Amino acid sequence: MKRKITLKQIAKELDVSISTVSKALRNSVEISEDTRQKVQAFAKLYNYRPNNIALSLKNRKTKTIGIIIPEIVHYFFSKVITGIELVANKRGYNVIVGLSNESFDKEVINMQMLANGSIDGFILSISKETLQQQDYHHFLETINQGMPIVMFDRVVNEIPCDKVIVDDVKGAKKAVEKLVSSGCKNIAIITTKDYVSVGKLRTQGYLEALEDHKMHPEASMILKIEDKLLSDDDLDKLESEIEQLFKSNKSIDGIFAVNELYAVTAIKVARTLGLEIPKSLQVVSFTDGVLSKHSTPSLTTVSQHGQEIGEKAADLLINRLEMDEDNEEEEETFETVVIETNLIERESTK
Amino acid sequence: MKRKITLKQIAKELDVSISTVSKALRNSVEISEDTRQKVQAFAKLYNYRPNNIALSLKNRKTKTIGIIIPEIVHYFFSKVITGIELVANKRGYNVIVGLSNESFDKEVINMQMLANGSIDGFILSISKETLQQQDYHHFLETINQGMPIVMFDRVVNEIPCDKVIVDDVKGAKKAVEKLVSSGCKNIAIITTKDYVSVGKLRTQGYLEALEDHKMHPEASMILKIEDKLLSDDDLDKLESEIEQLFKSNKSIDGIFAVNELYAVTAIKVARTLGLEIPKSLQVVSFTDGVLSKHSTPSLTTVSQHGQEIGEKAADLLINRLEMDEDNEEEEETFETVVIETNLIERESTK
DNA sequence: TTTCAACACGAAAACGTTTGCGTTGCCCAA
DNA sequence: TTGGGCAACGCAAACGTTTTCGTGTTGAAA
Repeated sequence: MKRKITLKQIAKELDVSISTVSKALRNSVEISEDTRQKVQAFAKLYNYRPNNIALSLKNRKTKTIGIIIPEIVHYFFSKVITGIELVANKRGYNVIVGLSNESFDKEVINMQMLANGSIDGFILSISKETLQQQDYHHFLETINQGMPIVMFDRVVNEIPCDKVIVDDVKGAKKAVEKLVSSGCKNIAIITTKDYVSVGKLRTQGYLEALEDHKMHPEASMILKIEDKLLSDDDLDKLESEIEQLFKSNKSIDGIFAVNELYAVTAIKVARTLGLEIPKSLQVVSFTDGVLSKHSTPSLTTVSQHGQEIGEKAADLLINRLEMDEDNEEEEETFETVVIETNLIERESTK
Repeated sequence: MKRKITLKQIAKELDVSISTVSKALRNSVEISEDTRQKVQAFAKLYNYRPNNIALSLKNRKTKTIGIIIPEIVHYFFSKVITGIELVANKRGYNVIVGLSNESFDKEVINMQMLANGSIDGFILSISKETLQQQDYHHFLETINQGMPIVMFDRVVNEIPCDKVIVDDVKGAKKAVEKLVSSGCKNIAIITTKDYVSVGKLRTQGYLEALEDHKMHPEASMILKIEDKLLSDDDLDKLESEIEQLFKSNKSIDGIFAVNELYAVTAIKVARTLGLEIPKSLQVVSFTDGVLSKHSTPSLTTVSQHGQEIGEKAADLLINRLEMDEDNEEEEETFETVVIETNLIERESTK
């Protein structure tokens, strides 16, 4: 077992100084053609690669970006990571991930673990607990220490950073309008409690769409789910709440669900109640994930383009990291990029 | 914007030496109670945290582990990551991920990016292309450089490292036996080409189970899919191949699919051909993912316990990392841990 | 023969830590 | 008065790089 070789060892073997080796490898003109050849050959033979940690220390930048997301077993988030990793790698960066598990404490801990030099900047989506507590000091502190953050999907305005979001309101309107134009007269929504920013916005889009069409939203048609992490118990609860929704509103002929799981669960429940999809009930969901594509019937959904969001977020972050080098102190101005959603029509609507 | 504070700055402010500060913070007895208090107060005030990179360089260990997986938008792999991250964090490690995208080149590049000091060890699952080419030099080289690897799920025997796998043969047998005991007489398998190690093993389990029950496997009942990354075109191809399978074997009453997607696609195709699930066709799949749980009918599946695999892999790796410290040169002996699968019965079987 | 540039290379600092050891200053015993 | 010992602290090396600034040697011009 040969340990990784260092400049020092090469220098010793070849009886030159460390600096000579370093320069030779970087093709400095200071070094004679002869020694350059010799050093490079030797380095190649022993498969020399500069130690990343040493470089990070010297350059005061690690070329890695930290991702903090609530969970990873989740189509949208993993798509985003794919996008981040794609452009990060292309631009010479690595990606280190931390999971908050929707917990405030884990979010804070994770950020502290990474903010001590391990990374150059963050890309993150806020945990539900943090959104609920509205405690954002950890974000503000890391920004204050000169470490840029890019937020995506679940964002809050009061934090000075770049953001990448989808237009949830508009996307929800598209969904509801599809239902309207397909003949639905009584459209219900299955959404989350309001502290989840995207849930709130999608609810808002639902309401706006209804009003645009002179349809009056009724409180009883709005089902707000308290969704923590989905355990099996929660699933049962979800089903019974949805069943309640159908039973107390017999006239429902359209459902807008803010995520796939709510949609397939609604379909499942509806079927046990004798409703046919899409004949007597049409369904549109948010997030074009694996369930939408492959369940039966396949779901008409609003696609969020998670990968694109990730790519954009990474580009924004890296741009800012590499801009800082040049003009350190131009006044900072932050960008909020909106990724367009689009409706993908499948079998759950007419 | 205040940059992160360092020992040097604290030392300067307090007019002591760097070493005094360092020792004071670590509660060394060399330092008087007085200065200790003073330094610690100051450090707390300015929220001092030791720079991770500097520590990594000094200690020659980074306390981060590298994960290389084929893709992340994948229930099983993301479950594994969850498990890894869980125990890694608990034991003070970070996790940095690279995606090979099932490509040999990206796998190699990614490993090189990380093997230069950024991490202490790898946890990985081999890409399909690598399995196909059977070129494992990059694994052997990093192991030779003293960097331990733990492989999971897709492994090859010839590499000296710890491994965490499920018993694919046994799991497949469980699946097929369930079909047999539920009355299936003609069981087909939808699997991958043989170079995918887990596909091959599951096929083997299928064959063994049939033989155990004196049922004679026919070549026409074995559909081996060439599965690259799933694009929409591939999905069409998959459907038509499955349709072909049904049409040329009218007697099929049971399907064992080596992954969820094959299973739901088979069900979809079967339905268009007028088959009822589970009445006239029963289906069992591998991987207990989101499709199995939430599609209709829900799928009877063999659960792989991805999170457990991840947890075990992380424990193995960290154990080895921290063992190395003590007894550097005991002869190395590697472990292969088998995580038990279990069959989860749902609606797609009787 | 002297001088000076070009050439080829080495020394050392710096990035931020930790730690073994040397160095003070002081007190007390001999 | 001397010396020993202890308490409290600083120096410097080390981790592996890169880079600035010397420094020595050569050859050629004056």
